[in-house]
Amino acid sequence: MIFQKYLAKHDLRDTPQRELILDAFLTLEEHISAEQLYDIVKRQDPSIGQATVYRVLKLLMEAELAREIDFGDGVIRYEHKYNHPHHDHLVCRGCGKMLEVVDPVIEELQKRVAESHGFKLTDHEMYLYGLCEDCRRKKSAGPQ
Amino acid sequence: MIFQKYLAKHDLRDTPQRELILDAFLTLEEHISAEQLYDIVKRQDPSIGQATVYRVLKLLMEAELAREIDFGDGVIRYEHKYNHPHHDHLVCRGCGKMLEVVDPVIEELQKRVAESHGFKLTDHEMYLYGLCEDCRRKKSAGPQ
DNA sequence: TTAACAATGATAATAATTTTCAATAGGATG
DNA sequence: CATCCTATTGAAAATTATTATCATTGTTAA
Ligand SMILES: [Mn+2]
Ligand SMILES: [Mn+2]
Ligand SMILES: [Zn+2]
Ligand SMILES: [Zn+2]
Repeated sequence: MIFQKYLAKHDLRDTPQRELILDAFLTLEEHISAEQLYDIVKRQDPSIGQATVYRVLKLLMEAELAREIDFGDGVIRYEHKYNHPHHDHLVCRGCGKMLEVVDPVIEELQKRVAESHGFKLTDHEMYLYGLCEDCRRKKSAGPQ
Repeated sequence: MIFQKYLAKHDLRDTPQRELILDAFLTLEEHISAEQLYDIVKRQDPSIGQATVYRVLKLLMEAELAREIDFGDGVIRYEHKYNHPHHDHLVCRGCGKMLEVVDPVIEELQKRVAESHGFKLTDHEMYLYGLCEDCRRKKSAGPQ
C-alpha cells in the first residue's frame, strides 16, 4: 500500500517486477544484500534482471520502506524501515552474531553532543563490536 | 621508531618506499584516502606504485599507527592512531565539515549496553550526522 | 491505432581495492 | 667479493559491488 502510494505520487508504474521484489523483501526479516535478494527473486522469476533489484531497492529507500546498513565489509545490506524504528547494532567479532539495540540515554546524549558544537543532529550510525558469551567461552577454552 | 620496531619484530624490511610513505602519512593531519596519499608520495618519488601505498597502509594499521575511517561513501580514509586516542565523528550533511568528538558517558553506556547482552565490548564506531550552523543559516535563507 | 515514453534486462562501465607475477634489491653466507 | 635466497616492488590484471547505457518491450492516453 505504501509502496503503491509512493509510485502513484511520483508517476511511476506499478509493475509485476516491482511487486515481486517488494514482496520478497517484506517476507524476509533479516538484513539482506541486493545480491541475496536477487537470488531469492530469481527463483520465482528467472527472467528478472539484477539491475531491477538494485533499482527497486533504491525506490524502497525513497518510499521509507527500507533502510541501508553498512557493516564496512563492502556490501550494503537493507532492513525494513516501516514499523521498525531506529536502532543500532551490536555485532560479535567472533561469529558475526548480530543484535539490534537501542539506548534512549545514548540517543539523547548524541543530540546534546551535536548541539554543543552548533550542529542539529539529523541521524547517526552506531556499531558496537565485541565478543559474545559463546565466543568468549570458546576462546578461553583455547585451541583444540 | 614504532614502525621500524614493528618491521623488525615481524622480519620485514625497512625499505625506502616504506619510509617515504610513512613520513608522508605522519606529516599530514587530516583523514586521508589511499589514493590521496599516493598522489602526495608520487610527487616525491614518481616511481612508486600505488599497490605499495595500499600495502604500507595495511602495515601501519597492524603497527597501530593508523586507523580506518569509513564514512560510507565508498572510500576508506585513514587517520593517525598513535598519540591520537579514540574519538567519534560529527559530520555536516550540508558541507561535509567534520569534527572529532568524544563523550565519556556515551562511551560508558556503550559498554553497558554490550554487557547487558552478554557481550564484552572491544570497539565501536559512531558517526553523528547533522547540519552545522552555517548550513542551517543558508538553508533558512532559502535559495537565491 | 499509434505516438510517446517509462521500465526492463543484458551488458558495459566504474571505481576502490586486491592479487598476480616477473623483475629487482639487499641482507646473509661462504 | 660472489652468490644465494627471498622479501619487496611496480605494472597490470582481477575482483567486487554498484551504476550507467541502450536497445527492446510494455503501458498509457490521445
Ligand atoms: Mn537492524
Ligand atoms: Mn578522526
Ligand atoms: Zn560470537
Ligand atoms: Zn555544514
